[in-house]
Amino acid sequence: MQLTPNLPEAYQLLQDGILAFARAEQEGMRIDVDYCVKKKAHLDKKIARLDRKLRDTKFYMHWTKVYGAKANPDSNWQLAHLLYNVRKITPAKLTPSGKGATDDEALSQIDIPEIKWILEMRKLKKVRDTYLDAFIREQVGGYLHPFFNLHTVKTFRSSSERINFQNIPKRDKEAMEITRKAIFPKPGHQLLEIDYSGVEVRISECYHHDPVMRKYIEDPSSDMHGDMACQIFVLDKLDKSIPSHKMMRQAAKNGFVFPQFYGDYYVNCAENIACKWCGLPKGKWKKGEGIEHDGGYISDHLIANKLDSFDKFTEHIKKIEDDFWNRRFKVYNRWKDKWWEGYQKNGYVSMYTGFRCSGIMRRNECINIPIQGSAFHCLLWSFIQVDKISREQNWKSRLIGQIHDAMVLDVHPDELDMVASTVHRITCEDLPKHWSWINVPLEVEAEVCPVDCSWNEKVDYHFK
DNA sequence: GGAACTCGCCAC
DNA sequence: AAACGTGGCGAGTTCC
Repeated sequence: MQLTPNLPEAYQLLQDGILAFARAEQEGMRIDVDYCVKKKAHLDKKIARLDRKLRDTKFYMHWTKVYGAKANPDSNWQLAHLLYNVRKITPAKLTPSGKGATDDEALSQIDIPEIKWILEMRKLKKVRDTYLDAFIREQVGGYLHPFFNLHTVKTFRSSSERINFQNIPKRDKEAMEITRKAIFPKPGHQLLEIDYSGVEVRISECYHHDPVMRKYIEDPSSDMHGDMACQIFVLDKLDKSIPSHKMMRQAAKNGFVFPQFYGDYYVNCAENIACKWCGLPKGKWKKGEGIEHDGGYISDHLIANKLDSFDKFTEHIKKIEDDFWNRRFKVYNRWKDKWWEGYQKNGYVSMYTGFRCSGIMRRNECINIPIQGSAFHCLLWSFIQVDKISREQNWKSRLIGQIHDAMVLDVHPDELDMVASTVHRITCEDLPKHWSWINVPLEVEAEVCPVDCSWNEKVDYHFK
């Protein structure tokens, strides 16, 4: 079961990778410092307004009565004490150390207007302090030079710091706009981002060789997340033009399929899907609850299909989990058991890319490490080749960053199509030739910003 | 006054 | 049998 580690090859990959990353770091990315300063001042005002509004309430008067001059709306410790000890509210969830949680999920369930303002302030402060502040602090002559590390992660993925280029907001529209409007290409250039689609899922197939997974990867008319959405929400077929169906597919993907691949189990998945994605409560369900669906509500649909309570839904997800691993992906499931056995016997796991990981691991870790690592190494190898060619051929375009399965380039407009097709060839053709263990097709998607426009202006790029 | 910790939150 | 994988970073708090 175990692969043979190839440490010289692994070493060489890191060695070449570090040098390619160093060149991207040196290149840097342009940043609009004036914009950051202005936007920061704007956020300061917004936050100050919320802060004044909060301090002017009975809720906060009470806070100062308890804490005096030390009262601080940023202190979650104080907030937890006030809510869960003084006011005796039952916390909706606990932190890992067993105290009442004060995160977004827990606080959203408390019906006090001041709490909503605190959450709003948190969001604005996150953008201001973690991103805009860091952009201003770390820039040199209007350029950011984020570092990309290859020595910090136990799966042999990369990390990034000063600034962390790998966690700039993308899901929250407002946060995305504010932060990405600061990042620009060099004058006259444009930003191009090319990412591998579903690369971890594809690379996982190289380890477990599950035929059903293989079909999902190879057959463009198949849709794993859509199939799971139908099973979870008891639908005959998915119609992507219906908004609630689109949400259901998202819920299946992010609330079931991915968590299951990372080693989560049905209890968490059921709660996630029912409460977070559908807006349904924990107990018995009534008609007219949760998000809208089919002219009515999601609870109407689920009740009509005999799922009339959270507990019944959890049992339903349990059956789906059982079906997922023991019927649909049974070969993958057997591989997980064998892989875990192999680790327990040998004390290490190896990757196709030559790396050996040893040390104490939990089951999920030991299974996820080789997949996460070698999926990243696909990007790393491609990054190294693109860097090499860009220098050999004297491109005006350069690599400037990387986000696990995506590379970001600063491109001269005259070279856009040439660069994109070169990257396409390297990522999808050269790589599988270089590593013969890649027995699945690889695909990339690209997005490009207009000339002199910020990273917020990305539009789909179609390969010529 | 700094190190180490917890908590929360951003990304893949 | 066990129960979500990998990071960085800011603010608050605690410890020395």
